[in-house]
Amino acid sequence: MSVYNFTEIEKKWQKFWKENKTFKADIDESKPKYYILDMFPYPSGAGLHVGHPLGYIATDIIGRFKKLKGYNVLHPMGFDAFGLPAEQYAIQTGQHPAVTTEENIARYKEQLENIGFSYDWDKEVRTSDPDFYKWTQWIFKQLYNSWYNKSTDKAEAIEELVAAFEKNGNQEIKAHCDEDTELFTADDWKGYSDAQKSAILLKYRLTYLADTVVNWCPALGTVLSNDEVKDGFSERGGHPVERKKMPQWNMRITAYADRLINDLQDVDWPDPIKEMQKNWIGKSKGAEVTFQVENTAHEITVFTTRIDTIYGVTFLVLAPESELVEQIVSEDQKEEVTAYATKAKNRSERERMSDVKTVSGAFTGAYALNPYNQERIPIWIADYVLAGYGTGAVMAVPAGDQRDHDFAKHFDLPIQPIIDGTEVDEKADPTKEGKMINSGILDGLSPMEAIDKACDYAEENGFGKTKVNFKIRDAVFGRQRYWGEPFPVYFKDDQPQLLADDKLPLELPPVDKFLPTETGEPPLGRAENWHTVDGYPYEMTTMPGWAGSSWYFFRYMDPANDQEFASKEALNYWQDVDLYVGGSEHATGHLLYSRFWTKFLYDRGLVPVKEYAKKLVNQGMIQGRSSIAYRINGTNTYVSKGLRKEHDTAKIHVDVNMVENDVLDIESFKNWRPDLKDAEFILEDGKYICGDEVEKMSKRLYNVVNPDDIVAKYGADTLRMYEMFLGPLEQFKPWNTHGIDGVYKFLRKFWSLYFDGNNQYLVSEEKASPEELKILHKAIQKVEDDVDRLSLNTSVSHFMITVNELIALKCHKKEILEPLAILLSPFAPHICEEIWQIIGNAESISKASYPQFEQKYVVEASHEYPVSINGKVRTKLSFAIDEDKAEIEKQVLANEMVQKWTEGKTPKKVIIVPKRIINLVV
RNA sequence: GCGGAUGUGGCGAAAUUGGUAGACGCACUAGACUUAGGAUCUAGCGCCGCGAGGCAUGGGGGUUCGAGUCCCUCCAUCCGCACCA
Repeated sequence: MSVYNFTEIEKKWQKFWKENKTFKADIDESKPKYYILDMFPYPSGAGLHVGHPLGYIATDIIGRFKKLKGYNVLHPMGFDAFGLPAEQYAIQTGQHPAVTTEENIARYKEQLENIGFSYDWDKEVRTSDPDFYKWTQWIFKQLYNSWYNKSTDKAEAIEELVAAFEKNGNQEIKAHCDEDTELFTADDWKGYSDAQKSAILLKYRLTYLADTVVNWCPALGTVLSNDEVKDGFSERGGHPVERKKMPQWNMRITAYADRLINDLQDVDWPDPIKEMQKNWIGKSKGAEVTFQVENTAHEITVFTTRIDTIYGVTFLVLAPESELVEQIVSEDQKEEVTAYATKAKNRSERERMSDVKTVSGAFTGAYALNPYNQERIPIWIADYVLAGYGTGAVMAVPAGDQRDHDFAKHFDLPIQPIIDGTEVDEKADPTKEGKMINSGILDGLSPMEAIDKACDYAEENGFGKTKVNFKIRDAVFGRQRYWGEPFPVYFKDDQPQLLADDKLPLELPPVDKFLPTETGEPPLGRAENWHTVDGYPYEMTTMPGWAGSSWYFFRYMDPANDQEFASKEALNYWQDVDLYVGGSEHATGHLLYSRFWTKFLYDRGLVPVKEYAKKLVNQGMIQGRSSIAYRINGTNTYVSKGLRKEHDTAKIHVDVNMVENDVLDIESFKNWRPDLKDAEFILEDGKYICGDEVEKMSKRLYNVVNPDDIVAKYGADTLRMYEMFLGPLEQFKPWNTHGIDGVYKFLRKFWSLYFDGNNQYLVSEEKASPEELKILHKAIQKVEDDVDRLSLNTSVSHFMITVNELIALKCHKKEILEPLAILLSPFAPHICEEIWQIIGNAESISKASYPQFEQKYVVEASHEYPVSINGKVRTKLSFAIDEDKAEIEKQVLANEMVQKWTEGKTPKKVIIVPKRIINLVV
């Protein structure tokens, strides 16, 4: 076996690529562009694990392929460097997050370089770099200075709105703005104070301050996500958490709801992602109906998609946090209602959502009148109604909605059947089938007809209207944290003011601690000079993690530019991402926000595209495969997997690096921790066999596999090919090193086509045989096809088949092996570069041109058709390529074999599926 | 509860439009070569059965000459979530 010294080869070529800037991607109008992008990583302290490079390797292969095919490829990498873990670490250690982030990035880069990616590192971006976040702040300013004009259906400059106000007030303006915006005339506007004007404009701006309900933890002095709240207490520390309204920066993403749905048809994204985004935006057509509260001036407006069921309403339900509750509650119910509301307010939305089994609520003692029939219906509060959705009030129809039904059953409220022939005592009937009964003016109609009639009736009588409702809410954009982009905002007379462009970037100030202040202000409240020169206070919250990631793909086009976020020239050349690879967990987060920002930038003429990524592929996560040892309870004795059933054991995670093929290295285990020094073992067949569990790859579970170790042992080319060989890119799969030998063996075999056991060059100039050419061209065709479909695992398999076939033929001919090296180079670039050079080529293989396959070597002169008799395939027959069905049928029936199988009977039916099969039914 | 996905040998998997299920690789078995290697080569390898043959793509049903693939239904696992009226 020949010597394939991967370490030496890989070092050499990585150095070559770096020094020669082989993958520099600059504007080149003579070539078509191809922009391929990975979701950039958050540089965590744990370093890169083998799961991270999966998508990166796939994009690297595609990128190198495109380069061979003559495209100008932009394949950049950067870091999503703001985030909570660095801040938590800073809180614990006092180390500035910038320092730890810097160290982590250095480590990530080193690890990435080991794998031989074709990145243009000159294009690197980091969201936490002031040169980068200067532009995040700048885009924030543009959002602030924009409003959404519904008449033109796009974002426009706020100055235009002000001009319109001065001319005509806001009467004629159709804008996406706060619901409570009042009408005013031009004269009104001119009479307002600056602060009043400022407050009104805030209701129109695409980013604005609004009171938002958050999970506030007074003890930690911070806002928690739903995740971090368990039963009304913080997950860390167990401190009480309350739902509290705080002024927060929001993004008016709702203005774009329709366009975000509609434009999905223009992008080649996976259907599940499109589906998730559509559901998240949640457009629904329905009606708003206003109920009068009995004996008061109060009204309750509800939104419903099933206005046809209006006569089945037997109670109304308000969200417990609704302001109306206090105003309508009767004296004798006050205590109960307040107690319930307090309890409900302190549950996170997530908890309220998952807890469907417990029916809870309280009667307010008040009644409303159904505007259709003046029926008196009780008003309840319940935590299954959310304040943030729709109007925060629901009309309950137990006959038509299961949740309302459960509620009615539990509190013994009436259930009024409204569709003929349905049985609603036990279960609601949510279908829209049948004829309406007990429904006044709607009787006898189908539900669909009833919806129209009920809407018309409500509109005529002024107590309701049709309405399109969206589930999506404006996105909260502020965080009470340190390690994020500061807002370019200060406050004058309590009204936000923007910092001038020449003051950007507004850099994060030093602070003594990364915790909130004693008075509950965010960490930036600790900064000494966190005021403008005039003494006005700066905004103290920072932007969320998704701020930088919402536009970073444009920055890669021109990352060093300090005049613009990217030059017009670069934006026009690179346009958009041709292929974006990343996890589906970002479906309703990053992937939606970045579409929103792109549309905004497009509206304001700042980018030339409406969508930033033509095609998206979701790579599956590589999970960890944890190794488990079984400790017998109460002892320090560990029992092998096969024998564990005989004992009462506890599962202990052991470091996967001490385990090979499930066999535990007992010595390393004993030295792992002091308490294991005296561990005893019950073995099977003299070995300790570990169990395994598929879990997230994480430091905590000791199942992290570092790609560096794999590279050291097998080489980067093997790692790259093995990660692809592991299975389809989109699939979730556990990391398992078991099969890597097969890929390693393949690369050694590949090497042995070119060199003998003493590394003597074997390749000859001899002319290739048709058989050899066929093998090569089949491989070119197959690999090209697979790469197009991103089915990289099957192309690796095909390389293996190809090499095996060439070895069987003892083929060492340049005519075959040179194109083969080009073909393989995107997958295993180092080994192919080396071969390419030894074959006698001066430049990098990335400058080679991609071999074309020739049809004549691949396609057969005739097709072989399997012939089946009564569904069972019995034989194969060859026919000419020219497929005349009648001709084929004649030939089939005349065939000796067929006659034998059908025992001479004439088939009742002959089915010919072109290119597939001929089926006879006897 | 809602939304999304997945389910094929001992294992990772393949099967591109419905057409001979299990390519390729791992593991395993047997053999060859061997101044023993975690090397290389050759053969075997879904399950049951001596065999002919039968059974097999999570379970059940359906469409079809023909289903891993399409439809219905149930089960299991994973991911996301803002109970979406």
